[in-house]
Amino acid sequence: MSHFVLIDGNSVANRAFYALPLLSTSAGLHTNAVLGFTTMLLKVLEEMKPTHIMVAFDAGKVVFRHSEYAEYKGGRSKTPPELSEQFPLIRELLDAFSIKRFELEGYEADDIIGTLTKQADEQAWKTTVITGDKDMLQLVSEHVSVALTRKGVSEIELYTPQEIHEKYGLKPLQIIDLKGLMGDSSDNIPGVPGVGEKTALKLLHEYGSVEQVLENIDKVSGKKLQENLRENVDKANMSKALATILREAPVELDVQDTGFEGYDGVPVSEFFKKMEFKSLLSKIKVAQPADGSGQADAKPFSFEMISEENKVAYESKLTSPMALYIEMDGENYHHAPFLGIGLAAEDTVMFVPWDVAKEWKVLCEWLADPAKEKWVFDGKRDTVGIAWHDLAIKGISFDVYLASYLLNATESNPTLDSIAAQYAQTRVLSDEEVYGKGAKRLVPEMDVLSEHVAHKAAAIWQSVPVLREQLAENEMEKLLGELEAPLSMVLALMEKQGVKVNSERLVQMGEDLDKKLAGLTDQIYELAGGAFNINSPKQLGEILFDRLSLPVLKKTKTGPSTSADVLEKLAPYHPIIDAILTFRQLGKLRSTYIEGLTKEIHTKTSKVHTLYNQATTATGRLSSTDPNLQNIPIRMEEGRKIREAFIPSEDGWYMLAADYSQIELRILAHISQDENLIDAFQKGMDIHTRTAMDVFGVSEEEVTSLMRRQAKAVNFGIVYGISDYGLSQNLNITRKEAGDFIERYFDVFSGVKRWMDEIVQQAKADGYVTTLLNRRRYLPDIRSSNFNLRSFAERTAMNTPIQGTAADVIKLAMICMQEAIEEKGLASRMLLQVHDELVFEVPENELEVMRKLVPEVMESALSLNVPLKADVSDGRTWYDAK
DNA sequence: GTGATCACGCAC
DNA sequence: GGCGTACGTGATCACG
Repeated sequence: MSHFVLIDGNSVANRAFYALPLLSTSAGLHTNAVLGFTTMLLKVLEEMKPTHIMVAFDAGKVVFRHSEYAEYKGGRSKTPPELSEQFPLIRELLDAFSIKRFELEGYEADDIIGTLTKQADEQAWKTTVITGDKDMLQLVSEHVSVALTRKGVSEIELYTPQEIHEKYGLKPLQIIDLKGLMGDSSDNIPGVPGVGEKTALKLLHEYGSVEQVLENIDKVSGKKLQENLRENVDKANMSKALATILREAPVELDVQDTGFEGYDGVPVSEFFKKMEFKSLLSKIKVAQPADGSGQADAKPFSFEMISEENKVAYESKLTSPMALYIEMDGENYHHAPFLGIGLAAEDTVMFVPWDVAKEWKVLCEWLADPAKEKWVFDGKRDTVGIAWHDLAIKGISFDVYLASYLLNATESNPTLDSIAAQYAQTRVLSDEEVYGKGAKRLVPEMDVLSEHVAHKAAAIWQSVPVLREQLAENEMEKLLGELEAPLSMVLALMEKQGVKVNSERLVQMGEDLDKKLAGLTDQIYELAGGAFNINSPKQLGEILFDRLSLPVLKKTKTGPSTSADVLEKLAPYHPIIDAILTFRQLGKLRSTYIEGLTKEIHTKTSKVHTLYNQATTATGRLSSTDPNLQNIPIRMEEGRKIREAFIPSEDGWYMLAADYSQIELRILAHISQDENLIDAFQKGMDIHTRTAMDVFGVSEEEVTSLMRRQAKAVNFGIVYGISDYGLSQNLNITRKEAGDFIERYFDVFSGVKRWMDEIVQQAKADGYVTTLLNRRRYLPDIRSSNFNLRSFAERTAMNTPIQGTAADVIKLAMICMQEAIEEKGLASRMLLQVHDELVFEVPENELEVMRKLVPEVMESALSLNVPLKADVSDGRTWYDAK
């Protein structure tokens, strides 16, 4: 039987481009859209076994719809050059596969496909359209299916009339009416204001078409909705016209000419070599039979449901390695109830409900056996979660969560459904699809739940080999195996251990704050001449700028700014300002740190158990949530007092804190090789004073405190990727003055300047930058023609190697530190990491050892050409460890 | 009521 | 038009 496949070339290329990191060949040729397109194509050839295939592209500038609606496509940003340059490569790809491609001056790919499917339909050909554009669903008919690419391009979702009916309750042609009512911002189709998908579907279920809806406006429920429809009759009609795909384009192509009988492996592998698609090369068969005889279709998904009764029969299936996924009800694994366990290997997929799992001795022993290799998604979550059930997991040998983060750190917090879509054949539903979200979240019935979890385990199993291959290509195996993976187990211990909080102390501080805030509130109302919500920037703005007529110094999108830096400048004008600043400061302490922290104290342990996120930041730093223990106040004394509430969990113990001194500037000295900066650190000088001496050309004694403060700001700016504007804001000086400072800095530290220029050039060539340990960050905007986007990417190119390497270093130190504690049999425990600081709780008899050991380990974590320095201190509370 | 977004402020 | 990386809170607004 014949099967005609039509591919919407522009749509698929676009999807691929935005879904994949901006890969490039060693020659600097961008290839991510080509790679995505190829992956999709191979999948289609294998799964659909087309006898006829064709790819349609947009052509020419004048799209016939323009004459009807001038703004059509106005909302679309111009195709980035990084993508445009890949279209010729995609054409080359299709030629290598001997696949026909087609374009028609003045017409979009949609219209060509619309016309061809009509022809195919008339001849009753089985036809499938591949696209990322939902509009195309209108082409679906008895003979024509539409396959939509999902998140990325590796997954496709097939729509027949049945599926459209199930999903929308509509006939395929009504998709046009749907768009007519709800519009489509990506195509700049306006639709009717206030009508989204929900409303549009409701109206269509009732009336059937845009025309019918408009004829029956009076019967429509909802006053506002009626009004919107009445006022936008023209818009609705025009939107419908815009969404309608032309099916009568002057296409001169005989479907019979698109015959496909498999591809020749030789030109294809030539092309792959040119593109440096190493992992795809192995998949190419030299002769590919078109009918797919002998090659069975992918097996339908199935899994075993384990119960009390049948579990014994599956004991032998607990093999090594095996994929493991623990399903929990909720994000916070310190509290989340367990629902069940999914397990998968080559020919087994199982789901074990938690009630069964926890009583299944053989499974629990398998989990705790370090010799049984487990492949997981977020092993820290599994490890900590199961520890709360007094069980253990050992032998985690691959974590797809961490691997996926390393491959693309910009897509923060990878989810298993997106990993599966990128690296596996099994489709995994997002948790939101299964559970619903927000208030409507609900644990589904067992049949839905078990299948979902089974899919997760299967997807982990399938992803591991692909991820391993890609890590190897990027030379990141060590970064994962020797840094991130071991670190995740150290973090697991720290999170489970938790930090003891003195809640009485917090309550007492809260009461003090309440009193002070009440007094300030009265004072502010008095000065303002009436009560208002001081916490509302809007209301505050009205008081300050309308009623009190203070000058507006800065504006936000929504009105005059009331931020602290503005208020400080307004302070001389009116006594209310100081009161507001104090109110803000104390209010922040009360809401975020007293109340916020108190909410997070675990009832069983009286401790806070934070969640360290190891896959969130673009630079490689950790982040901390629930509570965030990485932004506890320290700069202002009132806030710093919060730290008094963080205490050791054992009587008589101490808190010990150690922080790296100037780690980022030391790293800059190392990677830039700037002689002056290296000299400063080797002599052990105060770096800001030294900077002031060099920039202002004075001796050490002549450096005033203002000079040092300014030099310090310049150093910060250097680390963050400097701009004259940013520095001027920070120092409250003019842009010109800031520019002069920077120029003088670069005169003295010319090695830094050289490195900054080089790293930007390198980023432009590669499309990414790396840290010392080969962590990678892609910078898709580095060659953008938009000045802002490009400047931002350039600053990022300068900042990420510095900040990211600092993150690498402290992560190494943490692993070494935990090893040292275990090796020496110390009772001390690592509790917190705050980017350049580690906090421990230490029994009195280990104080001396730890005071020496911690800085030693931190300073020797990585050897640079300047020394690393760590300062240590201790006390009864975190506050006292200063 | 719920959810998303904004302004603001805290840390390194 | 703008210095890097995070997260949490309260206000506000759109939505149902």
